[in-house]
Amino acid sequence: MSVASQSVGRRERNKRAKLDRIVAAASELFAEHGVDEVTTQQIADKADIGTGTLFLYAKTKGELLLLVQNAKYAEALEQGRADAETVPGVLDAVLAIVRPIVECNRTQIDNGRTYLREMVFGDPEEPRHSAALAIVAQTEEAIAAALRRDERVTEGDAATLAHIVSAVMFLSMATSVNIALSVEEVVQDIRRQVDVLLPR
Amino acid sequence: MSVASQSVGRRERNKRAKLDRIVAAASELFAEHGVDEVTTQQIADKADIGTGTLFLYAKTKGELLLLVQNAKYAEALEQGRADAETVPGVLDAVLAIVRPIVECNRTQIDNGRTYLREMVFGDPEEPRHSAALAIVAQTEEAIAAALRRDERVTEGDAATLAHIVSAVMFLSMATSVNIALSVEEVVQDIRRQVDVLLPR
DNA sequence: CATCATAACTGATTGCAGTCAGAATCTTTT
DNA sequence: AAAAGATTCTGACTGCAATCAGTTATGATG
Repeated sequence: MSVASQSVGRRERNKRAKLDRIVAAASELFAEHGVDEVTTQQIADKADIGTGTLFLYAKTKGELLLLVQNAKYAEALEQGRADAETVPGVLDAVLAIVRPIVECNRTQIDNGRTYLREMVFGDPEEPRHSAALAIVAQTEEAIAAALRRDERVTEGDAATLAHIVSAVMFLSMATSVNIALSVEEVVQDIRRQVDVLLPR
Repeated sequence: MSVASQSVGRRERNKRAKLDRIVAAASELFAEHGVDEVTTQQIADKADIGTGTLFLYAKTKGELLLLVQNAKYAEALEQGRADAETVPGVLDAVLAIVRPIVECNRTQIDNGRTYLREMVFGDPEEPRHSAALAIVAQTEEAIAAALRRDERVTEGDAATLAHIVSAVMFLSMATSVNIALSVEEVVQDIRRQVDVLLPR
């Protein structure tokens, strides 16, 4: 292999290019039509690959959604982490982390809810699923950090409380009861609950 | 119509009989093989009805599971409500309500998790879905009642706290991370969280 | 009882996610 | 540079949930 041309073989480069096309195709189609209205066939066609090839890159359609959304959620988390720094109160800091995630999740409500569904009920063996759970873990870590500002919250309780906040977030975003709620209303719903949770 | 024979027409009786056969068939097959391993065709065959007929009684396979499981969950709740009466401490009373539900849910873990999935992500228009949510509401009411024994818990907070406990329960039972956990371990996981939740 | 109207039933069919046996492409070896 | 070996690709195919146009059973009416 020529050192001048490329350090990785054609195979690797082809795979990479295909994955990029798949992500781009799925991303666009999901965003425009919603995950339920898009067929895997359409994605394969748009990415210019065979039907079967798609499933070499994502074992299920759900995995494909995780693949597309994980990056966006990670970004929302980063935003929230930054926002939380600039906010004084504990409750407000927690909500500063929560808000961008809710916003991201509700950009397209069907996709957002399906993403949450895959997260909890998807195949834990799959790498994109683990990646999603890793983001959740990071989110809880960020929330725990915010909670520790309150000196009444002990070291150990912070992690548990953060996990509870995470559960509350999940259900407020996921439940069909809240389908009609706006981003702000979902955030308020979460705020109301976190408020009761915090030491008084 | 002869008053002596029956107060409801043959139609109603036939429908009732069919629904009974469907529930019996689905119940047995789900319990034995798990919801994912059973086809709607098998259920229709066992209930001795046409393929299409099944979907007149339950719009989706998920609805069929709700139909079968709702009754069992209502029973578990009743059990827990009774148990909670006989237990002194607040935390223990809450867990007395939680335990039978977890037991019921884990009788067949795949079915239990799928049931939870349908509950949160299923079609809210469907009657069996509403029925499931009604049981959840009753569960939260029972938990709220237990929480109110603690005089530090205000009237309004009780309902919110109960809702949070419900969210914690849901995720502990549903998440793939906890798949390998026994009933007792799931209950302990919930206990640990509720403990942090209660006023200290 | 015969006729009509309506509700309930049915299985052949559809649409889609996901599979798999063989073809194509890339890499290594001689 | 040819052959052998390994990996990746592909679209025809499978299996299943769900549908729907046509059929049958029930109840109402004269």
